[in-house]
Amino acid sequence: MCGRTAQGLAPAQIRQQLDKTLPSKPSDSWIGEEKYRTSYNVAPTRYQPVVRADSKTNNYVVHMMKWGLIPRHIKAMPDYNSVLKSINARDDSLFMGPTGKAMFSHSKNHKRCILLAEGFYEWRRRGKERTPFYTKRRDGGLMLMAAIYDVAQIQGAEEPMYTYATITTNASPQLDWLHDRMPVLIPNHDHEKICMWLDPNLSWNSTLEAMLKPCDEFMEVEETDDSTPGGKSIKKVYALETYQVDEKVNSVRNDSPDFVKPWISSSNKKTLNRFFISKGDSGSSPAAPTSLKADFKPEDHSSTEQVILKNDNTGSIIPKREEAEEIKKEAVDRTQQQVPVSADDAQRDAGFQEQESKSPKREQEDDDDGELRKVLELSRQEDADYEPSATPLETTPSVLSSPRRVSGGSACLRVDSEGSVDLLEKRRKELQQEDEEMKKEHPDETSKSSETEEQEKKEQEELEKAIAASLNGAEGASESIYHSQQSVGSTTPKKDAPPSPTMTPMKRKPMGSSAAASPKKGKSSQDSKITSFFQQANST
DNA sequence: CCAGACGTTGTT
DNA sequence: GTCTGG
DNA sequence: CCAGACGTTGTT
DNA sequence: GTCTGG
Repeated sequence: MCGRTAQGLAPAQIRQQLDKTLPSKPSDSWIGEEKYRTSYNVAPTRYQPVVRADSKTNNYVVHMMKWGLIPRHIKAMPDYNSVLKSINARDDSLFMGPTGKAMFSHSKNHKRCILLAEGFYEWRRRGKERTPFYTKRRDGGLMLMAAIYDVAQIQGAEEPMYTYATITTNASPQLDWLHDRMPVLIPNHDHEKICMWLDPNLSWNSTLEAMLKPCDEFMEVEETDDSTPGGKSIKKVYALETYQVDEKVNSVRNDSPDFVKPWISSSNKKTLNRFFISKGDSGSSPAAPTSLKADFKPEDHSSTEQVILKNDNTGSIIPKREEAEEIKKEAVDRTQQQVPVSADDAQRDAGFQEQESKSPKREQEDDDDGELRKVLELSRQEDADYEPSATPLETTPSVLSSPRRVSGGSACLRVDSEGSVDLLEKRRKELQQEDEEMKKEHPDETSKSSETEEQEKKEQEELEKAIAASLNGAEGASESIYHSQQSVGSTTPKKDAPPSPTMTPMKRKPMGSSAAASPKKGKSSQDSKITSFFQQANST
C-alpha cells in the first residue's frame, strides 16, 4: 500500500505550509533542495522532502530523502527488491512487543521524520482490475505522513545516503473499502505530537506508539440546514477525502496536476447516474460544507466539493435540480478536457506546465462522452421527480457491520503486555471457530455461488461508496462512521484492551510465539535474498 | 560467546 | 546496528 | 506502487 | 514468471 504519493507544491508553498504546521519555524535550510521536483506521481526510489530534527542546529530541517529505507549498517548498495520492500514499515513492526524487531530500532528511537506529501494514491483491486484513487486532506493542507529514516554509508558512494520509509497501519473505517492498509498520519494541528514524533532524543515510548493508528481526525464544517431555512449548524466530517483519478497515473512516466483531480470513469457513469436519479426522497437533503473551520482556507487549495459541485456558499452540497444538469455536464467536461477549475489550480497548472514543458504531451482523453451524454439525457427525462439522495450510502453501513468483517483482527498487536499475543491468538481461534460453525449450520451461505453473489453485492456497494466519495469527498464516508460509532483503529495504549468487534480483517499473523506454531512456507529463495540484503553490508 | 535474522504487499 | 536463539 | 523489458555473437 | 526502471 501507499506506494505512490503526490507533492505538487512549490518550495515556497511548502515552507509556508510548514510555518503553519510546525511548533517552531523550521530553519530555512532545505537540504538537497535542488533535488526537489514537484510531482503528482511520486514513486518509490524517488527523492521527496521530509522534515526531521537537526540536533546540531536544534531546529527542524527539510531534507530530500530517497524513498526506500536502507538501514545504516548496510555497506553495499542493496539489491532492488530489498529496497522496494522497505518503502513501508508496518506499525506493528515498530512495536516493542514480545517480538521486538531489530531492523528499525535505531530509526524508531532516534530517526523519526515526516514526509511532506499532499496526498497518496491507492489502487483499488477488484480481481485483476486496478483502479487508482487519490486521498488527500479535506482542508487541502499538507499530509503529514509518519516516517522513519536512516543514513547509510554505501561503498563507492561519496555522499551518505538518506532514505526513508513511511509507516503503515490498518485502514480507517472510512477507507477500508479501498484497501486494508493506510499510512500513519499525524494531525496537522497537533503541535505536541509533531514535536514528539520529531524529537530525536525521545526514545520509543507508549505515547509515540499510540500515534500509530489509522487517521481518526475529523474536522468541523458549517452546513446550512434546509429544514430550518437560514439555520446553520456545525458538522464533523472525516479529515480525508478520496476519489477516483485518471488511470494515466499508473505509469510513473506520466505526471500531471490532473492526477489529483476527481475522474469519473465511463464504467462508473452508469452507477453515477443512479445517484442523480435516486427517487423517493424527502426534502431533507444533507448540506454542504461551506467553510472550513480549520486554518486552511478552502481557496488555498482546490477543494473537491467546490470543484465538482460548484459550491456557491449558499449551502447545499446536493444540487438543486437545475443545478444537477450543470454539475453532470461539468463532470463530463472535466473528464473530457480537464479544465482547471479554480484560479489557484490554474496557477499551479501553469507552473507545472512550465516546469514540464519539454515532457511529451499526453494523448487527449478518448472518453466516450457521447455515451455519457446519452445517459444524462436519459436521466433528464426520468428525472422529472428528481430529488437529491439524502444519503446514497444508506445501504452501505451493512458493509461495515457485516459479520465477515469481524473475523480476525490485529489491533491488540500494538499492545505490548505479556500475553497479548495469546489473547490475540485466542480471539482469532474463537473467530475461526465461529466461521467453522457458520459453515456447518448454513452450508448454503458459504457455498461458492452465494459467496460470489455476496462478494459481488459487496463490491457493488463499495463501488457506490467510491463514487459517492468521488462526488462528495468524504461526505459519504463520514456518514458511515455515524452508524458505526466505534473508531476501528483507535486502540488505546491500555495493555489489556480486548479486540474490538469492529476490527478490520487480520491480514497478517503476529510474529513470534504464535508464528512459530505454524510451519513456515518454503521461501528459501527469498530468505537468501533477504540474507544477501543484510550480508552485503558486513561482507565489506 | 557467535550466528543468523532483520521487510512489505498481494495472492486466495 | 541490534535483537533472538542456541 | 505499476509498466515494461526480458537475448547473444560477431562485426564495424 | 521475474526482474528493473521510474
